[in-house]
Order: sequence, then structure tokens, then C-alpha cells
Amino acid sequence: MKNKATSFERSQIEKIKQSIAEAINKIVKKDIVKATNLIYPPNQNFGDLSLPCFELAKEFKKTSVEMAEFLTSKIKLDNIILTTKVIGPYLNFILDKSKLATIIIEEILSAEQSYGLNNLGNKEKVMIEYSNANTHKEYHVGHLRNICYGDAVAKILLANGYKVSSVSYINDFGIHVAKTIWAYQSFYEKEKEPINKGYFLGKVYVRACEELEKNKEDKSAVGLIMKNIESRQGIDYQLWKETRQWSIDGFDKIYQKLKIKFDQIFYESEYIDNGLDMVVKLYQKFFLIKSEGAVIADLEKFNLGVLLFLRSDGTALYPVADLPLAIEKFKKYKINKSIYVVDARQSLYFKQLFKVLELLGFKQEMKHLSYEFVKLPEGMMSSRTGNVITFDDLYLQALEKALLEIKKRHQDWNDEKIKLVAKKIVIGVLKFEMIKVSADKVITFDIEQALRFDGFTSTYLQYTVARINSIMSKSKVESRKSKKSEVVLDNLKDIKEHFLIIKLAKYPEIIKIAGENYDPSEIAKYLFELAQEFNDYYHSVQILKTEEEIMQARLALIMAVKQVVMNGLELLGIEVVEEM
RNA sequence: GUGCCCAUAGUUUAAUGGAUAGAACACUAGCCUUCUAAGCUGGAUAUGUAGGUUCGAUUCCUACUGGGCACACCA
Repeated sequence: MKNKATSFERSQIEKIKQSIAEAINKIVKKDIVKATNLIYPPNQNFGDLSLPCFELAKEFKKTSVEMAEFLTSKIKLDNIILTTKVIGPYLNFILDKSKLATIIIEEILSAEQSYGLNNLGNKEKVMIEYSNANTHKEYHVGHLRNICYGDAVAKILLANGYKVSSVSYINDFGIHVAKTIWAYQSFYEKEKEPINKGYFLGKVYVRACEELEKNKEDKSAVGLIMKNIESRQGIDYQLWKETRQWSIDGFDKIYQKLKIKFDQIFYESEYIDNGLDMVVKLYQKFFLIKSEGAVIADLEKFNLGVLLFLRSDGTALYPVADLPLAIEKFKKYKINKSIYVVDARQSLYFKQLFKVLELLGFKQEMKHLSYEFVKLPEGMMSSRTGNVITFDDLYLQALEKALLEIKKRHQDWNDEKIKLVAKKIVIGVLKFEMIKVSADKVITFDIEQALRFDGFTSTYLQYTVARINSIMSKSKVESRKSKKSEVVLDNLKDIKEHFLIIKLAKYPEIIKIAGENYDPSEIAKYLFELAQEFNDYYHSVQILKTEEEIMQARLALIMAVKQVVMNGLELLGIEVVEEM
């Protein structure tokens, strides 16, 4: 327990930064330098930490080079700062390698899973909504980007000390549902039930759109079905209930494969009636008005256009159900912050929705966490035309490829083991692919490119851990004779060991940056760089075949690397494998 | 028409206004009788155009070009 508590404080490297900042402030007799002003030099030969002197120089009317030289002549070295070095306008600090190694590795190995966690969120209650799919439609790579991004952000916020609940909001009540049911009744009802019913419904929806395009007069039949569903009785309603469940079961299977859990799933059908009542009340209060036959919120004076609630025929549009749900989040779940992970095309809509909530008196923080969509090389995805890559198809294709790759390498493994490892590799690859680029970049999903198992992928990270595991298990055989329990970490003298340690030390700061910016790609990039550093080290240094004390120190170092890679992957929702 | 996003190597991309623009893929030359070659080492190639702010701009501002998206009855 004690370990947990200490790991929530400032990390060791942040303490070192803080002490340097204080030392500088003492020299200039002004509280001007902050710990965060200390950066990591771009070239590791320059030093371990660096203070750019531009702003200080301005403050004290010197050139930045003079400033750096002034500071280096005055600074008192403490036990961890070995020396300073001025390079142009930068004051660089060189740390005591052995001491740093000891501090950092002990920090990691004692904190274990909690290394890197912090308390910035101060237990604030955040609800994050993602994976807002439609029933009766396909679940495709676009949804995959959403769920991977949303889930990683949720985990990162948790690591930053927020109280997070993950929720999903399923649209099970729109006109698309009636279309799918119509096509099902017209073309598929006599067929025997398919195995993957959710997937099947997606195909039925595509058929529905094609058929309705050809025969416009069938639209009235669809309208009738919609009315029947809304009346909540009769055959169409029963069929709606049944097929809705097919989709929901399909989503559950996908969530299970992805190992993603929601605390709560909301359905449009459960909020729509409530929402219609609310619209009536708001209309009576003149908050909503009639315009061109439709019921709208006029937001022109906020430069947000108009938001439609009801069509001229009286049927409901999106905000009707969204509004009561948003309010329930504040009132019933008592959250401080409401986050919606929805793609950038809906940013105007969310500005409108948030403005309406604000006008209704809700002061809590609302955030639309937007990201760009996923398209295919041949163009936009569309569930209507079926120009999509469904999750199920993608998963199977990826799994097949992974199975092949594993069989190639491990002829002695049984099928069960191969399958287990393949699944973890595949889920990792898909998740990592979705979050490794920044959210404001459109992803053109190239399946060949995405299903690679080398380079900047999660497989590279899993492989790194598998390598470390392999060394660890061999070390148990070879070091049996050793009875020494005390590991002396200042045996780590190789420069590559030092670089690795600096990298490891940065991890807690990466968690903060990722949290502040809602940006899982920070972690992906960091882990990849760490793994690159490790693999370079691995190839240039012998870990097992060396003196006992050095070996023990190196084993501690690679254990620390493994711990950090695992902690980071955990935040991305990616599992590691023992061997691969 | 108005607003939002994007533009970096052949491709996919990285860089709170700071040190030599960093990777991955592809291409290419090497490295498995040393701990897993899903790995490592070496090699060529990049900031759309024109201004501005700044000691310093890939980053900020303006205009332009190109691409994408959203703007009243889709969700």
C-alpha cells in the first residue's frame, strides 16, 4: 500500500527537475523557472536535462548565451547533478548515472503497475461516451477507431486520477431500423437464421437501401413499420425487439473480443418519450419555436444556426433523445464533466447541443472529443451502400494472418496456444493502428498496411516483452547458484543503459501529457521509442553472459522496461503475450 | 456562400515557438554455432505558395493553392 501512495506523488525525475528549478530561482532571486521548463535535450550527448535560457535572458536583459554562462558559474551541484555544460543558449545538466539508475529502477520496481499514475484529476467524476453505434447496421472500422480512441482516453483519465465511467449510447430507434425490418420481412424472413445475426442485419440494411432506391413506393411501407414500432405493439414491434437484440448481442461479442467494458449502455428508445415530453414543455416556454413547420431551437444569435428537434410531420430528430440523456448524466449520475467521443463531422451539432444545455442552466463541463473519420482507399465508407470494412470481416482476416505467422515460427505449439497468442496480437494491432496517429488526421484504412506485424505496431512492443520474458526465464536457470539478494544498480555503466533509464524516467510525464491532451498517441509513440531503445541495447550488450553483479543489475533494468511497456500497453487496452 | 479540419521523404506519419526536421513502410547493403531475425546496423529522399510577427517559425497571423467535412426536416 505504501508503494501505491508514494507513486502518486511527483515522480523521481520530476523531483530532480523541481530541485534544479529551485536552485536557479535562488540564483536569480526570483520565482521564475518551473520544473516543466526543464526539457530533455534532443541529442542525448548534450546532457540529461536542459534549461533553455531565452526567457530568463529577456527578463534579466542579457543575451541567452550570457545567461547560460552566468548560471553555470553560480549553480551549486548537489548529489545527483554531476556537472553542467553550456551549449549556446542552453544550460545542460549531466546527472550521476549510477545514482539515477538506482533511483529510477527502484521507483519502477516498487511501484509496479502503479508506476506512472498520478492524482491530477482529483477524483473528479467524468463520464465518457463512445462506441455510439446504430442497431440494425454494420459495425465497421469507423466504429473501431471510435471505440479504441474512447477506451484509451478513459483509461488514461483514470490513470490521471479521475473517476471515470465509460458509457455507450446506442441508436436503436431511427428510420434505419424500420428500413432493415422492412427488407428482412420482404426478402429474408423465410431463410433460416444466420449464425452471426448482428452482422447479418448489417447486410440486410444495405439490401434495404438498394431496394428502396429502386422502388421509391416501398417507402410508405417503411413509414408504416416505423409507426408500428413507435406504437410499441404488434408484429413489427415484436420483430424490432427481437432483431434489436441481435445487434446488441453482436456488439457485445465485439466488445468481448476487444476486452472493452462499459459501465452503462443507454438506448435511444429509452429516452425518446421523455424527450418528446421535454420538447412540448420547452415549446410552451417559448424556448423552442416553430419555423417552416418544424420545431427548432434558434441559435442564430450565437452564430450556431438552428437546431431541429421535430420535423414538420412531428417526428423526432436526434436532439430529442440526446437532451434528456445529457441532463440525466448531470442529475442522476452527478458528473462534473461530460465527454462525447464522436467524429468531427458532428462538431457543429455538439456546439448546438451544449449551447442548449447551457441555456437551460447546466454549468458543468461538456466536451466533444472529436476525431477525424476513417475512409477507404476507394472513398468514403457508407453503411448504406455497404462500402465498409466490417469489424467481423477485418477481425477474421487479421486472425488468419496472425495464425499463419505464428505457425511459421512455432511448429511445436498446439492449436490452442497459437490461437490464444494470435488473438492478443490481432486485437493489439487493430487498437494500436487506430490510436497511433493524431485524432485530427483522416485515416485512409489500407488493410494491407494495417495488418502488418512489424515496424511501428503493437506487435513490436509485445515482441519486446516476449524477449524480456525469455531472458528472465533463462536467467533463473543460470543464476541459481547465486545467493546474493542485494542488487547493486550502479553496475549499470553502459551509455545505452543510461539512455534507457532516462527514457523510463519520462513515463510519468507522458501519462500527464496524454491526459491533458486526451491523446493516447503520446503513449503509443513513447512506448515505441522505449522499445527501440531496448532492442538497440539488447543487440549491443550481453545480459546473461557477464559477471554476476552486472547481470543482476541488467536483469533489474530489463524488468523495469517490461513493467513500463506493460503499464503503457494497459492504458491502450493491449495485452502482452508470454512468448511469441 | 459561411464555418471547421488537413497539407512534411515514393507511401503512412512525428516534432508546448528552440539545438542536426524524428520514425515506420517500401527500396538497398550487411548481421542468426551470443540471451526470440515479428529483431539489429548502414544508405538516398521531405516542411504546398507568397507575405508578416519573432533573436529564432514545420509550429503563430494574413492571403492564396490543393484536398476533406459541416451548415433546416440525414443520423
